[in-house]
Amino acid sequence: MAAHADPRTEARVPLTKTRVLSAAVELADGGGIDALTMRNLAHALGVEAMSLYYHVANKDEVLDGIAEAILGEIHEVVGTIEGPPDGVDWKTAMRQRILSARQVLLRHPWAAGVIETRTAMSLEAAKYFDEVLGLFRAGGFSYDMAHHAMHALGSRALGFTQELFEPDTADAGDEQATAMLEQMADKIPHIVEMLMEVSHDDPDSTLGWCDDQVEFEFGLDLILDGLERLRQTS
Amino acid sequence: MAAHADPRTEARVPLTKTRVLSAAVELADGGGIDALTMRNLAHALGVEAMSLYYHVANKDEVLDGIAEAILGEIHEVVGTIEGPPDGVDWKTAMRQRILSARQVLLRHPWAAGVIETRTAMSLEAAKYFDEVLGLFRAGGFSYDMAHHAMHALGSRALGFTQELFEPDTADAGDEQATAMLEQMADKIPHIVEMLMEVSHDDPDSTLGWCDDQVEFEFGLDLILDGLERLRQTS
DNA sequence: ACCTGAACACCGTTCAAGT
DNA sequence: ACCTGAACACCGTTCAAGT
Repeated sequence: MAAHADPRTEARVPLTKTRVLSAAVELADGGGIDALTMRNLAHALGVEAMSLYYHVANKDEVLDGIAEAILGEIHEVVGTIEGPPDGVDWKTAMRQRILSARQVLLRHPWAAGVIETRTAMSLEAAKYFDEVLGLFRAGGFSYDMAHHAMHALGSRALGFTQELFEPDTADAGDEQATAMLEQMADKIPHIVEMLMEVSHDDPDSTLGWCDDQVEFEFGLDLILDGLERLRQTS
Repeated sequence: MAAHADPRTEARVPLTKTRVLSAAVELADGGGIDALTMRNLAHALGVEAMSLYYHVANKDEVLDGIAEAILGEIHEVVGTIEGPPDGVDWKTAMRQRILSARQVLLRHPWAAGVIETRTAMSLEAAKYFDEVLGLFRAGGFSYDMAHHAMHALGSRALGFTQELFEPDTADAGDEQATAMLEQMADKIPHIVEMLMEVSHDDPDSTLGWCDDQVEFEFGLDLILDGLERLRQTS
């Protein structure tokens, strides 16, 4: 048995689709999604690129696979953490679930982008959304209402949002940045004034001061509160 | 002057960055973003691929450029349609603005995806968001609150949402689809029941019955109503 | 100043061939 | 059954050269 676990022989276990996919996830975790090429993936597995095609139809199947893997991870984490959803407090259960999913996605920064590009819903995704739907139902939503609710949440249901632009990380005290801002004041007056206000209130702050987690929760709560209100009046 | 407009001579006008970018937009409109390769783009302009690099640093600059072009189009459309935002009814003004932006993006289906991938905020984007910010301010929001509001809207501010999965277009009457659904009932019970309910209420409906526009407006209104409530109590 | 041909270093993928 | 070498049709991009 010790021999069986010998790393030298272990390195020779034949490829399987699962092994290919785990290696793909590892590769993306390590070097971003651009590092995930068929040739890199093969190299990481100590094999020639063409060997992959024996276990996987094409790269799209790899992407489907790693998306599903992450959704599976979410599913697992959420299943562990969550208490019984038989209580009527759907909102805190939902909140906890979504924030847990978010933690998983933060560990795999590439995953949100990949999940977005998959058009077909995988089984893992279906299972996740089924549970979300169940949570809404347990909270007293009709299927119709719950359906709208899922759309309203959109990718927030999985814990991520479209961050449209990376805020500049320029220091608010930075004179050059401040000067540039003042120069733009005629074209984007409100943004400039907003940033000036921030740097005035808190001179040590950064010009791009957005806290992703805070903003995510703000938006999430806004939606969940809105849904709760609709539920009560329906 | 007629000679100046002659199409034969017109076809010989030298390249400019603007011409390159318009051709790029046209190419993406016609064949999707995958059709936009440097070689295709050059061919559409009747030129060799390498000539492009005289007017444009690299492909990223092309992508930046066409994203900005669409944002400019949005900016233009929104500027025309909108009445003076000096009224206190920020909500309907915002709603109208965002739905107008959405119309532009629906005409350029590839644009949302490209805009997402641009990390730096272009001037056109800044101008658009500045006006959104101005609308919030006119409605009585503090900069801090307006900032949260923009994050809460996310990509909805520009009129699009992450559609995570394309719903199946299977007919609800389709026996095969229904049978498959029943088979899945143990794994995704709520989704199955929801779909069954839909097909029962409306036998002619499609299994993937989501109306994107309706769902977009539902989510948008949920957020805008929530923001209005916060404004009143702050 | 503006455009090009040849070439490089990459992709994903096919196919016939090896063990 | 599993893996590979050579090759194909694509990418974006560089660089020296043409007009």
